[in-house]
Amino acid sequence: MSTRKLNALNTRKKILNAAVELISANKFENLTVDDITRSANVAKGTFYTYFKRKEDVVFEICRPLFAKIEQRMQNMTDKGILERLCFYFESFIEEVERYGVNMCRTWVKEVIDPENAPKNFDTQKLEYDMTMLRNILTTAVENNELKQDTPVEILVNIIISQLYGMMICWCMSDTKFEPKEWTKTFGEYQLKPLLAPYLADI
Amino acid sequence: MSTRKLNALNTRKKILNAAVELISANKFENLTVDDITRSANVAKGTFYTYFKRKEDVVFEICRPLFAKIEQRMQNMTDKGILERLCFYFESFIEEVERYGVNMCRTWVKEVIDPENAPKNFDTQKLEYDMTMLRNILTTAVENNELKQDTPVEILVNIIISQLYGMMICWCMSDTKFEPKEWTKTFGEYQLKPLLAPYLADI
Amino acid sequence: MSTRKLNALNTRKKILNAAVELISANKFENLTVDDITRSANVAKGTFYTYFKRKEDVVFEICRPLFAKIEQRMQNMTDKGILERLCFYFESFIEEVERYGVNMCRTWVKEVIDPENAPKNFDTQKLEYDMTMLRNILTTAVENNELKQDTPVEILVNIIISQLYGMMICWCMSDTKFEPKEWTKTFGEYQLKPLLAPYLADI
Amino acid sequence: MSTRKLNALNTRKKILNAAVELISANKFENLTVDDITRSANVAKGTFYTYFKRKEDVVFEICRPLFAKIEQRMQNMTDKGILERLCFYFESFIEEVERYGVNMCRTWVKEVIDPENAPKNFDTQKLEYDMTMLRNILTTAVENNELKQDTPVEILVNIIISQLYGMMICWCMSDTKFEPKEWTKTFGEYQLKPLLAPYLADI
DNA sequence: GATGAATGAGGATTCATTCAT
DNA sequence: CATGAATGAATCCTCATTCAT
Repeated sequence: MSTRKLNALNTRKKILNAAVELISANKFENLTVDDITRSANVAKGTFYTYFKRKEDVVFEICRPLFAKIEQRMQNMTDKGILERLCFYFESFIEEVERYGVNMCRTWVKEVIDPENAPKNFDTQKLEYDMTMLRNILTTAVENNELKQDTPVEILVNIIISQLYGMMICWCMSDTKFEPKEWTKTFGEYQLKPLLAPYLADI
Repeated sequence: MSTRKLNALNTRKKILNAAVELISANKFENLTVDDITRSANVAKGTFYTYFKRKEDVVFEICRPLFAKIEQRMQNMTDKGILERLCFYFESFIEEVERYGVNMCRTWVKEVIDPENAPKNFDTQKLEYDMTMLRNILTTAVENNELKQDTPVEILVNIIISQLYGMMICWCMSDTKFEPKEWTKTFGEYQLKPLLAPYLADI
Repeated sequence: MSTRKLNALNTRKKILNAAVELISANKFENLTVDDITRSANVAKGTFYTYFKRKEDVVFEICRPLFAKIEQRMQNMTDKGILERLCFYFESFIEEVERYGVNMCRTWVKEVIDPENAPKNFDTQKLEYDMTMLRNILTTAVENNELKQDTPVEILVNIIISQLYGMMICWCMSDTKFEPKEWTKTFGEYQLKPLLAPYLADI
Repeated sequence: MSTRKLNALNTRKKILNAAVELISANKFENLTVDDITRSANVAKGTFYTYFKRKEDVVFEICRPLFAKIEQRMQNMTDKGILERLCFYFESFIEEVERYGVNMCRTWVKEVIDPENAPKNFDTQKLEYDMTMLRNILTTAVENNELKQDTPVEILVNIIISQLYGMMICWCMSDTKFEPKEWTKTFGEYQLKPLLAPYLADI
């Protein structure tokens, strides 16, 4: 890779890092491009060399984070359905917590804005996550881990809203609600009884 | 009540109604005080006779809505715990849906902003809702509807994040995710297995 | 006087007192009619029963204060010119200090604004004060206390700018510059040498 | 210096010039940022590229003006104390008059506002000017131009309030009180008798 | 690619003042 | 006289984005 290309990549990373730092630290409502570039030690205009709109930076920060979850799921093909779902849940929460509650808030704010939709694919995150869950469950049905009459769509709905619900509860409280603690009980109290009727008898 | 007082009340209502209409109709990000007052047919300054900050209007719209749920719960004391929880869930969703998805988005945006916290009590909504749920469950334990070893706190967490999760899924999709439809299956598929282990034997 | 008239006078006084208190306490830039009426426990509109413009209140507060100086001078006709001038100076400063430095600041701000001129006579305060000083000196010349060739106009200028200058220095510092302390040395160090050449030989 | 930097400097100057012009011309109370930028032919936001707050522009206008006085004093080291003080006084008044009475009013308004204090050093102008005067007098004492027992602090107070007093008298009258005329007599009638007792015998 | 000066739309909020009750 | 709801002008300042260098 050329030096120029490498420099460019580095500049991009500096901006992204600065944004992460600022958002994590404290800025929720009023993070400006100026804040970011000043903190990244680059000129204001440089931001627009790498990002079309100010908002995109949040998605760029979160993209690799979500990609990691998918990757991790690859290594779980040999595990049981319950374990796989728990792992998905835990991975998700772990990644969401990585950058702190303010990043989560910022992301939520972007993601619920329908105006953002046409401009970037992340607003289809919900659908994407649902598809992922659906795949896990469908595969389990096909493998006869779950019964043929498993109400996949309904279970997807339940699990996905549980997942997103925890994020919101976290955003709304940031002290009372500890997602990490939460997930520990999820499998036992929520997932097990939910799937119990559909687990194939062995 | 004097005519003046009545007029004042009416003006306030006009502003609130205009805001509801505008938010419901389309405005998510960029609803301005100007829009509201123009639509309400009052002077711009009049807005500030009734509301301290632009943001307060959302909370004022939602306050009676949330109050209604509490009221409704009073009439359910003779019903079983499962029924009561379902009813709470349905009431909640029904009220949230009343003003449409954009109101829900606006509310979420306010409620996740920690800066809003000190200024109004609605940001403790989460805690308030959890307390309500906790009461319902605790009463059931005391009534021996639920076993003594029911993990109340965990169930509260599960149910509350389910509730809020549905709101977010709705905000993120507004076509795919129909909360009303959703709630119909909630009792059967989610709540029943969740509580099953703790229902007292009769 | 009728009860009504008395009540009215009382209301007026309440407003004036509230304004004095607020200005003295802290408000310099942003004292509003609302602040005043709320503090005076009357309705906002009541303010305008007694004062045409918000600004007038400062002048109304200061008017009696300045009137007192004139009155006091009446009792000094038997004193020598140096003593009379010192007394004038001291009275002036004493009154100016009565309501504190913020009142002084407020008054200065009004008084240097030429837009205020046509609306009220206090902006001719400078001319009025100069006339007063001129009278004191002219009388002294007529009495042969001062020589016939005393440059009255020049002395008036010197003394009046000294007087106003101290007010400004006070406004600009409010800790370093203590007008009261100041006046003690005024007679000895400033006034005596200034008049010395013109004092009639006896 | 790069063309860009030069352009920027020019833009700043355009804004400053426009402000001077508008203030000098007529605006006292209601000069807006809009007025300034429109008159300077730049966008409104450009103002804030160069000045943090609207108020700062007055101080920026006056800064070089006050700096000049200090510079000029350097060339007076060989003159006598009376002459030096007269020169200081005249320079001061000359600079103050340069931009007209409305600039002086605007400056006074800023300078007496204690809220402005923390934000910029000009509000310590009084102290700064007093230090300057004190230096002039102290040097004279050290040079044996003035007697050892000269009450320096008192003289500083007298002279500085004279100086500022003239500014206020000017602001309050703008026709009656001509600072320039005034200063001509200052040395003869005010300063000479004031210092006379302390001039060292030669 | 990087810069940073210039843009200007955009929106919240304040408050003196009026006037019908 | 007292009230206080209604007014709406008045203005500040922010900030994402562009573009010439």
